[in-house]
Amino acid sequence: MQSFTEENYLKIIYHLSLNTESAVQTNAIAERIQTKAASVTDMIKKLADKKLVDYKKYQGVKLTESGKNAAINIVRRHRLWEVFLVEKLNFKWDEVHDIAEELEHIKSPELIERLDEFLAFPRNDPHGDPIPDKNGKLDNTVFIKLSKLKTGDKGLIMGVSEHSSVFLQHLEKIGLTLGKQIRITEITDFDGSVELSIENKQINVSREVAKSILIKI
Amino acid sequence: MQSFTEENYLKIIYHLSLNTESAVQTNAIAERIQTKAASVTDMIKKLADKKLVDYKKYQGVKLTESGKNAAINIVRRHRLWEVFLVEKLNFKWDEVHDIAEELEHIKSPELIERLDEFLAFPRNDPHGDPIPDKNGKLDNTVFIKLSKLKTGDKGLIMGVSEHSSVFLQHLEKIGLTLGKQIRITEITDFDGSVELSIENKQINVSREVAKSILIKI
DNA sequence: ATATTTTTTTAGATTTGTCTAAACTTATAG
DNA sequence: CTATAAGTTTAGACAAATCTAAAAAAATAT
Ligand SMILES: [Mn+2]
Ligand SMILES: [Mn+2]
Ligand SMILES: [Mn+2]
Ligand SMILES: [Mn+2]
Repeated sequence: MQSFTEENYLKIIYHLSLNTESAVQTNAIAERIQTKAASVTDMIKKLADKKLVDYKKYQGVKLTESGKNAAINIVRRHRLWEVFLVEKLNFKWDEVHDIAEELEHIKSPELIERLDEFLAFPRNDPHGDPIPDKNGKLDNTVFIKLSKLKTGDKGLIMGVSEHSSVFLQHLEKIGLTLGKQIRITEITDFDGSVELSIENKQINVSREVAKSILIKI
Repeated sequence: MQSFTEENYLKIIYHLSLNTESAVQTNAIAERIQTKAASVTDMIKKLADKKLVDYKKYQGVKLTESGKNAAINIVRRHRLWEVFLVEKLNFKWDEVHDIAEELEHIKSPELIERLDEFLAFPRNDPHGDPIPDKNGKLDNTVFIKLSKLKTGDKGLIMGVSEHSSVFLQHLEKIGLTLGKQIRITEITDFDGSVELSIENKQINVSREVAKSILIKI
């Protein structure tokens, strides 16, 4: 069984691994986990001792099979708790992350299986991210960034790739929430901002924002 | 804000205070928290620095007003989570304590208020213990031990004062669960065991067990 | 190819919570 | 009242997770 802290490292390493084939760098972990590189090196050694990561000095880390399983399990717990908070306790999608950050460390397999059942086996969390099943299996459908669409394209909003409160509140405010249908009406040349129609309204989103919205065509 | 560990000490001290007017002893805390007296002394000093307990060397501790508030808050969280686990996730009353022991430390006042609402503001936990309200107010109705009743007395089972899994499973098995009506039919002289009728069945419980069952006449 | 910059690791210190062994205080028994 | 026992505290050590400062390795630029 891993400590709180070890679990946090495993999860961060897992998320950083998704963006790249190569090993995850010490500094990248340090930045994400809000700590110093020296501390990361210490923890990496510990995880390597426990065979949760493969580590060669100065070469970064990769999760082992068992490290990856552990990480996916934490992700599963995090996302299930987020669903609970939104669906059952009526939190908004921008309010749940920090609480789930704590709840994800509760150690009880039984608890998670029952929570999953209570929530009717949800496939996605409130931000559209897929929830790994009990065996760690993950729906790996990849969606397209809104910023990649062309004028005239239609699609459904399936998720967001940025989870900050300000960003999510902004989307809520302009009506860009999960499941809504959109159609691109224009893409401004000079700044790449996107004009789109959604529920018979015309709205404009910056390229910056468009990059973090995930669409299924 | 207190650490996990500090919270555990506060809660234990609170529970031990309930049985006595005088100060809580170091060894009593050590036994309950599964640690050594020396460790308790260290922690007591820390809690005293934070003005959560009053402490004079060799004289034991008492919670201050603010320590008591903190403790009651932890008890509130523990009992609300126990209700959640039993009512919503279908755990049995003997399975929830350890999980609630972890959940009680999640720090989010908003979470607890919403959980309370989601559960429809329960007054008692699955073991019959009262749940403090948001302001720390606690229903302090005291019930009578089954072992104090006389032949012919009738009453309702309102709670248990022992929470171990074996004990609760035993009660479940012989049908002595919360809310049931009982009537004492005989008290055996030599061992103090109690014979009672419940739902038209006659059962016999040892004096030991009878001491831990709480009754409203 | 060498110099400079960036990244990573080590060494040594700190904080939190724990422990053992020894010293000290309080309670109890004769 | 004194001796012994029981309970508590101190001193010193240790493991986990962190930090700063300095050293070492790798990447990059000229
Ligand atoms: Mn999240
Ligand atoms: Mn999420
Ligand atoms: Mn409990
Ligand atoms: Mn309880």
